[in-house]
Amino acid sequence: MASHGRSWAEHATEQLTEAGYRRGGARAALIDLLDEQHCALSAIEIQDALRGRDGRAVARASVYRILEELEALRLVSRVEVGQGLARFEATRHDGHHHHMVCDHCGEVIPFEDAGLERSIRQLTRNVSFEVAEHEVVLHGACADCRS
Amino acid sequence: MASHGRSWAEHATEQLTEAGYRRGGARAALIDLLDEQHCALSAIEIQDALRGRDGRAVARASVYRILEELEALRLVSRVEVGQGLARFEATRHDGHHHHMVCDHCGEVIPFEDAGLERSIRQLTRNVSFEVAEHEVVLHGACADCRS
DNA sequence: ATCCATGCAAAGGCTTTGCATTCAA
DNA sequence: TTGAATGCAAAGCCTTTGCATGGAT
Repeated sequence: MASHGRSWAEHATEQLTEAGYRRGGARAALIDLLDEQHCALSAIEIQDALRGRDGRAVARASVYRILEELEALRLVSRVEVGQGLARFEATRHDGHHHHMVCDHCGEVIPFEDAGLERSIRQLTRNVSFEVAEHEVVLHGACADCRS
Repeated sequence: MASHGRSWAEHATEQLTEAGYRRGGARAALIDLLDEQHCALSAIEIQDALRGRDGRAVARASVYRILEELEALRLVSRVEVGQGLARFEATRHDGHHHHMVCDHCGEVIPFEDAGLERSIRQLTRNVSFEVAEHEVVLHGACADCRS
């Protein structure tokens, strides 16, 4: 997922430094993990992934605290797809996407659509509300479950 | 909110009967309450509203159970706007809308946009996913908080 | 040496579950 | 009379908070 020139992880680390945060092993590991993902993970999935990765066990509270910091800097986006838990993913300028949630198996599938973005951008200009972020969630049945 | 001919409440009650449910005071009160709303309420707001309304105290568990039944019959839509709680509203064909959430004061404001609906309807046809419902949430600052 | 970053455990808040009671059919 | 609808209380789960420890500067 790290691509051209500066990866999201590098960018995030830089932003954190500028914002006055010190370095930390847990945060660095979490950032690297998010940088490799192509879709949103829940806090628990993040904790499990980090434990399985390099044995770096990160406390649950730390996961939430770090995600909170990253979200405040707009480096991470919180995705609410229901199911009673929050998901998080790296905020990228390219590859901006939304999510489809299978109400049967719970799978979360990313998708992008230019027309949709256009509509949102346009309506955003006509509301007495300062829109900072938007989120679209499609509920239904995935290809596997509908058959 | 009850309008032309059959109100949502009447429709919902009928559907429940057809589905084999018996009548119940708590459910009837909850349905009447939802029928009067113009935007989504949380379970706790529903419970409080019912208590303040006609003294009809409905147990928290019953609120969730009834909402679950109504959602299963697609009579109620669950709205996830973050903040760690779910909101519910009557599913209506007219007046279909989405929500803007003020991240400062927490207010939830409904809005509708034909262009947006069109985009969603269209993209819905091009995915290998059976879309049953969609939800759009705009995050940002409301008119009061941005000033 | 300072003070943030992190871990651990306890507390919180929303939601669900189990069981007894009430009420519709 | 039978079984669903409801209330109450306890349990569950995700998330947040408090405090002590470890680590970066």
